[in-house]
Amino acid sequence: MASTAFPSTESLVTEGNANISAPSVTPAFSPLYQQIKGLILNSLRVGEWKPGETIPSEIDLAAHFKVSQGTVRKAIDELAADNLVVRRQGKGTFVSTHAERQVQYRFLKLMPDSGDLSQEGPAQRQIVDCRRLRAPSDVARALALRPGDAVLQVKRVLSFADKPTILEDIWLPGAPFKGLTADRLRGYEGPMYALFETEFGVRMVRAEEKIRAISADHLHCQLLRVEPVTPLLSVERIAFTYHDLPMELRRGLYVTNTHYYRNELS
Amino acid sequence: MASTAFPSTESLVTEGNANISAPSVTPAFSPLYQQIKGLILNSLRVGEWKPGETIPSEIDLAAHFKVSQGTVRKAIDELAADNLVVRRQGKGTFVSTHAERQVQYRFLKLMPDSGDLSQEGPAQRQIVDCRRLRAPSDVARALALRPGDAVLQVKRVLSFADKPTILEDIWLPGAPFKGLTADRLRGYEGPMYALFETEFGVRMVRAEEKIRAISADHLHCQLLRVEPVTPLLSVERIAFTYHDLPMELRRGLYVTNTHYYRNELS
DNA sequence: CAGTGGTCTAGACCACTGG
DNA sequence: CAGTGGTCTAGACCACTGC
Repeated sequence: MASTAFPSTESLVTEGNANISAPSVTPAFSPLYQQIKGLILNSLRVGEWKPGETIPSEIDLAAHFKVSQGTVRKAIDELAADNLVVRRQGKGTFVSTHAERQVQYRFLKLMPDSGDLSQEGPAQRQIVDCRRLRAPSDVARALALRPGDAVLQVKRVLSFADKPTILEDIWLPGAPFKGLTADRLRGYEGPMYALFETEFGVRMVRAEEKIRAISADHLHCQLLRVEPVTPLLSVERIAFTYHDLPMELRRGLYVTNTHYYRNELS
Repeated sequence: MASTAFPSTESLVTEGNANISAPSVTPAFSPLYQQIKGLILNSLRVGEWKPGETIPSEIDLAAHFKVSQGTVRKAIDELAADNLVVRRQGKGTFVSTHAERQVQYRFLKLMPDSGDLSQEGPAQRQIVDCRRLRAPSDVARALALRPGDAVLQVKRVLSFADKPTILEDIWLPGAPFKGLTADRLRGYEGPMYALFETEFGVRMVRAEEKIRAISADHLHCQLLRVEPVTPLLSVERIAFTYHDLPMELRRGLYVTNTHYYRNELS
């Protein structure tokens, strides 16, 4: 019995849009492969398969859902397009993770002018501050909390080749990140998002950034060791887990003398 | 005979990787649908079908290439994912264009703080300068020209609600844009990239942007009506046509008091 | 070698568009 | 209604991985 690690089938609407005298608006027709995708997504959210692990093979999933392999293939194709899952021919389909060398800095678009990939060696990290407090109203709004709810604030500086380059002010909801401390952060090798995955079961899946140019104030100058009124790139990120739940507000300030924010349009 | 508007079949390698005692490196196996994609891409580049027009139906293409519908479907799926083509159920598959209301500002990521889509009404455009000259070395490098080759330089200011917000310095290769003048630009309603398509047969397909924060100098202050040393977002874009040919270097300066550059990560 | 994802086919049927 | 893209199936075979 392949009863382990399989999502419950729930209700698959197999019949094509069985609208007997269509009742009202929005027939809400959803193709089979979308429903399958939804079910797999649920399993991912619930943590049925952990980041880095393989999910069942297409054939197994097809058998379990009682659909053809082509249909689950299309479902998985979309999950792969969303970067929720990674396909590897001959090996299987893996829950994607921030903990791999390849995609270390998946969400960091800052590049050195020299153009080298994956930065000039790993960044040096310095935790400036890490404290629990009550959410200011703007933070609460961004994280879909009530003002006054417990949040965690982390301030840190990232340096490349001993040059302070990024100053980050990170806000996390208190509940999911209970037990996160400065020491915990300092003791962990690798990307912060990887720690979130392994230690707190929180997967960052998607993010939105709002970018502006601002002038460095006194505090920024100290921490980033730049002259007063140096223009800085202000990058405000909201990162989401599954289900579009906001799980992080990150306000970053980038020094862009020797680095730039890279973006691709299509 | 469906001989019009069909790409020549050229050589389709149907046999699966017929490597008799593999000769050297890189078998260069390429699936059928990739080859089909390449052929359709050629037709697009050559202009066999113009932006906004439909391409032949999947069935017709399948018949012409002597493959199954599913195979051309997969080819077209990728073209659609690359935004080179747009599928519309029941109508057909269309060569994508910058001239449609929906995607007017496909490459402009600046959003008003108010969050409203498609900006607060259309932008007011003011051509500050438009001249032909010989390519400086940095421009030549970006456009894959030789230094001294003819280029066109356009300077313009975009305003939203009468507030100057974007200052752009646009460099175009002289040859493909022969006949482009300030008056031509001023007389055209709609996005500049739409004009490029209809008047010069140049389709911008993809772009890369490098973003930094800089301080406004005197000229910037005049044109954008901001105080000296106001921090500005510097956006250097290289836009490509088919075949990854660079066709535009655009240096933009954005005022980010009431607007922000929006990006999505996944 | 068995097991995985990847390609290709042929055919049936559905949903949407427009005349 | 005919024609388009969209879904789903079943089956064959290929390419890659690891034992």
